[in-house]
Amino acid sequence: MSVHKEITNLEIAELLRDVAASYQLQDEKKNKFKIIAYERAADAIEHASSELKDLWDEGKLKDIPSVGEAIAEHLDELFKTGHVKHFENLMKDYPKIMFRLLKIQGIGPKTALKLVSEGSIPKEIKQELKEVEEKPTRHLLPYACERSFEVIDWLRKIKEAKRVDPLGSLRRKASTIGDIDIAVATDNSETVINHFVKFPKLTKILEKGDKTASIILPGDIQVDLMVQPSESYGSLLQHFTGSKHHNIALREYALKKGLSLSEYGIKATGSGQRIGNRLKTFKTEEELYKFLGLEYIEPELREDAGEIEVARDNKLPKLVGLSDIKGDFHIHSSFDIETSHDLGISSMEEIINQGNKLNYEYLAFTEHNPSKSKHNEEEILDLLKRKREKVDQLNLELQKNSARPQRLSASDGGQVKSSVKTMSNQFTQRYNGVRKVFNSLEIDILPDGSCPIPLKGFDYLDFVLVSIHSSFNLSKDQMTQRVLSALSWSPKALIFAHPTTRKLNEREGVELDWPKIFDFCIKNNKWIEINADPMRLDLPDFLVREAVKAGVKLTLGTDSHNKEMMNNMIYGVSVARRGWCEKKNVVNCLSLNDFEKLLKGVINK
DNA sequence: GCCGTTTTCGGCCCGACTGTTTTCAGTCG
Repeated sequence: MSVHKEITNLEIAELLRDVAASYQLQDEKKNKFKIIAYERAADAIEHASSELKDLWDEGKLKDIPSVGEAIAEHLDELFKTGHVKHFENLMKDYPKIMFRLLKIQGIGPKTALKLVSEGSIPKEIKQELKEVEEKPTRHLLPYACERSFEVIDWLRKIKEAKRVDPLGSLRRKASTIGDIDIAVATDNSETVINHFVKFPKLTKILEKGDKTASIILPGDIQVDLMVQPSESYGSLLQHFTGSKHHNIALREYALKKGLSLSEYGIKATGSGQRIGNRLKTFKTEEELYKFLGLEYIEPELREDAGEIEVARDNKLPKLVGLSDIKGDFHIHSSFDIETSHDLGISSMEEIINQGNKLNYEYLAFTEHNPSKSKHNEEEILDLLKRKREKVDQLNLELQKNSARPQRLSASDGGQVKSSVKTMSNQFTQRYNGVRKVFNSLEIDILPDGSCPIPLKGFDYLDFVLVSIHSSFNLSKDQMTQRVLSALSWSPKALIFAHPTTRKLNEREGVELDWPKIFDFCIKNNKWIEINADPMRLDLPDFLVREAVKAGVKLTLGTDSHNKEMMNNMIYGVSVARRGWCEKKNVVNCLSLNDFEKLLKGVINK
C-alpha cells in the first residue's frame, strides 16, 4: 500500500501551492484559472476536517470541494508512491529555497524567482525566512482580544471615529487568530488613518493608504485597519469580517444574480438591470444579506461551509448563546482528594459564588481521580466518600437558600465580557443562582482503556467525565478502542472530555475514528464535551459540526482550576456556534429539572 | 483545473497598496 503514510494535510496544501506558483512562473496568463484551482484545492485541503490519507483510503478524495478528477489522480499517485511525476516536472527548474521564500510576506513567486536568480540571497531576507519558519504565527483568542482592545481604545480617543469594531477571525471567534482586523466608520479617513499609525506601542508601519493601513505591534502582531463612511459601513463590516472564502462564495453567488459585490456596496454587472449602474450602499450587514435574498448569517458561520445555500433556504440554525447556558460541567475545586493531576485552587464555596454571578442553576465538581499509584482501592473509596459527604452537605444548604425567592438582578450579566448581552429578564419569575452541585470526577482513561478507580467508586458519583492525559501516540484504532472502553465502564461514564487532547500552538490532537465514536455516543447515551479553555477549545469547531450533524449531544465545560476561569464559558459557546449548535444540541442549556430528568433516564439504563 | 438555480461548456471575487513600469505588475486579504 502506501509508502508515505505520514504526509499531513498541511504538507499536501503546501505542495499544491508550490505547484500553483510553478504554473504562475511558467505562464501566468495561460494558466490563470489553473493557478486559482490549485490554490483553492490547497486551501480546502488545509481546512479539511479529516486527514486526506484517510479519505484516500476510503476512496473519497473528491469529497473535498475543489478537488476534482485531475488533482485526485495526482494525490492518488502521491499516496501510492510518495511523489507525483507531473509535479516534479513542473517544479524541477526551480530550487527548493525559492518555494521557502514564498512564506515571507510580500514575496510571491516572481520576486522569489528573481531573488534566487540573482545568485546570493540577501542577508536580511535569510534572517526573515528563519524567523518566519521558527515562530508560531497565530495567537489564542483571549490574547488577540486583549491586544485588539488596546488599539480600539486608541482609535476611540478621536471624535472622527464614529464606530470602531474588531472584525476578521476575531469576530468570527476562530480558535486562533492570525492578524487583528479593525474597521472604523468615519467621514474623515485621513484623520483616522493618521491617528492609527501614531499608535504609541507600534513597532512598524507596514503600509498606509487612503482607506487602509497596517501596523505591527510588539510580539509581531499585525493590525489591519479599514475605514469607510457610515453610509456604506455595513458593506465594510461584511467584507472585513470574512472569511475570505465566505466572501468569494458570496460574490460568486451575487454574480449569478447579475450583481457585483465589494466592500463598498453592490452594483449591477453588464447584464444586471436590477439596480442600474449606481452603487447601492448598506448601513448594516442585515440589509446587505437581505438584499441578496439571504437570511442574516452570523459571523461564526461565515466559513464557506455551505452557509450561503442554507441561508438562501432560510434554514440557518438558531445558534446557542452564552445566556442559554445554565451550568458548567467541568470544574476542579480545591477539595483535596489526592488527585492524579493538578487540583483546583478555589474552594467549592467560592466556585458556587462565582456560579451565582454567572446566573447558573447547577455546577459539577470534576476533580481528577485520586492517584492510583499512591493509594489502594480502599483509600480511594474513602476519599470519594468524603467528597460525596461534602457535596451532599453543600446541596442541603443550597436547597434551603433556593426555597425563598431571591432578588432579581438586571445587571449581573456584566460579570462576563462586555460583548455579551445581559441575560436577566426582570419580568420572569425565577431564582437566581446555583441550586444544585453535582458530584463528579474527571477520570483518566489509562492507555489500555481501564479505569484507575474501583468501579464501586461510581456509587458515590452522580456522573463522570473521562479523558486522556497520557500515551497520546496510540494508533487511531487503539485510541478509539481506548475511549470506547472508558465510556463502557458504567452508565455514569457519561462525558468524553477534551476529546482530541489538543493544546493550541503546542500539541496536535490524537487520532480517533470520529464516526465510530459519534455512533457509539448516540446508541449508548454518551455526551461529548466542548472544553472552553482557550488553549484547548476541544472538541474543535469542525468536529462539533460533524457531531451536530450526527445528532450527538454536547456539553460545555470550562475545565476551571480557579473561579475566574469559569468566565471562559464564552469561548466554549463560540466553538459551539462555529459548529452550528442550537440549544437543543447542548445539554447545559437544560434547566436543572430537565437536566436531572435526562440524567436519571441515562444512568438508570 | 473545477464546477453546475446559466449543469458537460464556458465561466471563474474584487479592490488596496507599494514601488517604480508615468499606466502597471506583484502581492495581499
